Amino acid sequence: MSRQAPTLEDVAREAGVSRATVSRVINGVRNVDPGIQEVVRQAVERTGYAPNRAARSLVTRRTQTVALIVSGAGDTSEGEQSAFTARVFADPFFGRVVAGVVGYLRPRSMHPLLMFAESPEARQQVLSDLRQGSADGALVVSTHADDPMPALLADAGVPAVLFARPSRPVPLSYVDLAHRDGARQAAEHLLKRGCRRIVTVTGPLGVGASQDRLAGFRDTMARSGHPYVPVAEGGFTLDSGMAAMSGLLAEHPDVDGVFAANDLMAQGACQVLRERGRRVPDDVAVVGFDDSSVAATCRPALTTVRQPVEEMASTMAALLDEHIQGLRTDPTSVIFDPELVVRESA
Amino acid sequence: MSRQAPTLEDVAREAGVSRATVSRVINGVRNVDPGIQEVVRQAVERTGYAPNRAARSLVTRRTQTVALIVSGAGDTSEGEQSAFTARVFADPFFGRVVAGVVGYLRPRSMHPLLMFAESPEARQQVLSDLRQGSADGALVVSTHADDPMPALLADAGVPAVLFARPSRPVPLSYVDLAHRDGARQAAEHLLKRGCRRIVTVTGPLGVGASQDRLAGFRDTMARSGHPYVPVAEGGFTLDSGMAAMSGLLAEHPDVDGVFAANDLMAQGACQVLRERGRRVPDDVAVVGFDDSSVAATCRPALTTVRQPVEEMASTMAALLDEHIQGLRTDPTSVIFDPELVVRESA
DNA sequence: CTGAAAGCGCTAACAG
DNA sequence: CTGTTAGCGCTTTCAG
Repeated sequence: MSRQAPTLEDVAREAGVSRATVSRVINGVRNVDPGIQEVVRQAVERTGYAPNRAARSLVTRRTQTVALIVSGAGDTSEGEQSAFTARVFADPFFGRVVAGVVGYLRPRSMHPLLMFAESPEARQQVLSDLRQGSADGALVVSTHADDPMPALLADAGVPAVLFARPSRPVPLSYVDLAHRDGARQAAEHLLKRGCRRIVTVTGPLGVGASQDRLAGFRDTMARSGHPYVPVAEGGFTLDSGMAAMSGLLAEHPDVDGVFAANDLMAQGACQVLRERGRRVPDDVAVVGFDDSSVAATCRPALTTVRQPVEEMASTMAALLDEHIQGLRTDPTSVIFDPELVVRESA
Repeated sequence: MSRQAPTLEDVAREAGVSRATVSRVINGVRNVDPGIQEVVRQAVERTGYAPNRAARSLVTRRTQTVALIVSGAGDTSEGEQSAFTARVFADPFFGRVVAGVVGYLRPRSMHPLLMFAESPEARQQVLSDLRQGSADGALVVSTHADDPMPALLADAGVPAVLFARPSRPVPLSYVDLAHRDGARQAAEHLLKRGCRRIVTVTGPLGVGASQDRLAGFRDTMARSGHPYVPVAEGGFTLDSGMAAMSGLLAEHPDVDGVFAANDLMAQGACQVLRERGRRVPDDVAVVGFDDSSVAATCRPALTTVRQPVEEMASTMAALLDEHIQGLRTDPTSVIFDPELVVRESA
């Protein structure tokens, strides 16, 4: 980045061949004499050549970059970007998404470009950036069920894949989890354990996953003769889990089982229960959701429903790649199966 | 992204002017007749033109993108990228960094390109990507004091700015906090409160900030006649904070003050203390560090030393921008002042 | 199997 | 104030 970077021309001169040949060697195109290939490789080495991305992009029409869009609902006012960002990252879930995405992209020397779409202005920005060719496609993680971003992307013809099914049909591929099935497993585990006075702490009900987990849980409970399940809504945070549990405990002091819609809230519930003199799992069994990193490390270790976030995220990236390359044209969906992980809390 | 995107040529034809003129209007260069300006603007509107980023980059030699490098020590084995990523994002600190960075970049229509440098291979990848011109410069957040990435970047001549002073001198600008001073404030607050049996939970001692906070705390304590302060090392996580506090409590049951090197650990300490029947702050006062989002929301609300992470991060981005634009050539450093925020825990 | 030549879409002198 | 003219560095036909 200091002195003038060597170009293909320089390497070609050094190797005594044409630019085209050097280009072929670098891009691994066959039909190049092995001897010349070696000569070129050495010339590249000597000159310290690195292909210029912009020039390459200009002709290939590909940036080797995908946008990772973190998208909120339409009502966040401008200027709250900072708070929005902080909130998103506070959830261990997002880190796992990034890990999965990078796991797929990196071996292919692609990178995620971070974008936030928490307001109408921000969404237009994102759209405009994408149409300028800042990225070859977009991976969208929405924090709300009624996020307008997916539809905007679809209308703009930008290749995009979503994490989680959009609330309204949008012609885009997505990956998701069988949330209801996961909630069913949690309910069955609690029931099998002998719990009879079961309550649940849901995630924010504006999120599809929260709704599905609650629905799946209620269904299973109802089928087992428990038509009524006390519910408290949380916000997927530790504190909200504590608050929700406090409320439930006040109204139902005899509770003996809790299903929390994510691990952070389950952890919060455990803490409140212990503060109020309940032993977990002896007096009250607690089941979480996600199997995030805290689940295994907190005390007591959380029994939870595993969501393979990393795998889902890397699949999301793989799908996008297929769309970008034109290998896949019609939207598809890949639904992952949750799995109960039994530890100490239930 | 579906049909052929319109080019400058198309807009020029539509407006009945030359490409150059359109370019001038779009880039806001003066010396263009207001009337023509309007005509061009309309032509842009009609054609739905969006400048091609690759083409522009090729000539301006600028991508409007900066790499946000999360960098670990040299010993992480390949394949652990996923765990590394998850760990990094689990810390609320990182979200604040991103928020600050984006806060600076977005108004300038720039974006952060996420890169991880947790192994030697990954570092070479990052370096190679940067030399290809994937980004105009790099913002580096290291998880360890002896991170080799800064030096590699400096050697490669890549414009870069660091978050936190590197352990060995590297000719790069950086932003940092006066950690020792923050720790001093924490110590003074505890002492002023009347605490006499004070312990501290440090961050991982491989991190410069942890070392500085510990040193500053010890210094102040020593000057106040407390030559010995029991120490337990934590890992900046809630669990590690709980574990550290448990250990300290076992050996020093009469503790009446705790300084934890970040809020997460302070929160963990509070929980352990309450579980063991200590009231916070009545029996034991607890001071955290960072003033991250949990500090205000957890119970009891944490008295803590505020680190203005967002501001530091956006300053870091601003410095990088100056370096990229050539407005600044020599490395500089900006040190921020911490500030004690008194809430409930101490 | 290799080279010559034609752009990709844009900016930036340089004339006028 | 506007148009003409060169490229930026690379890939990719198309000849040979």
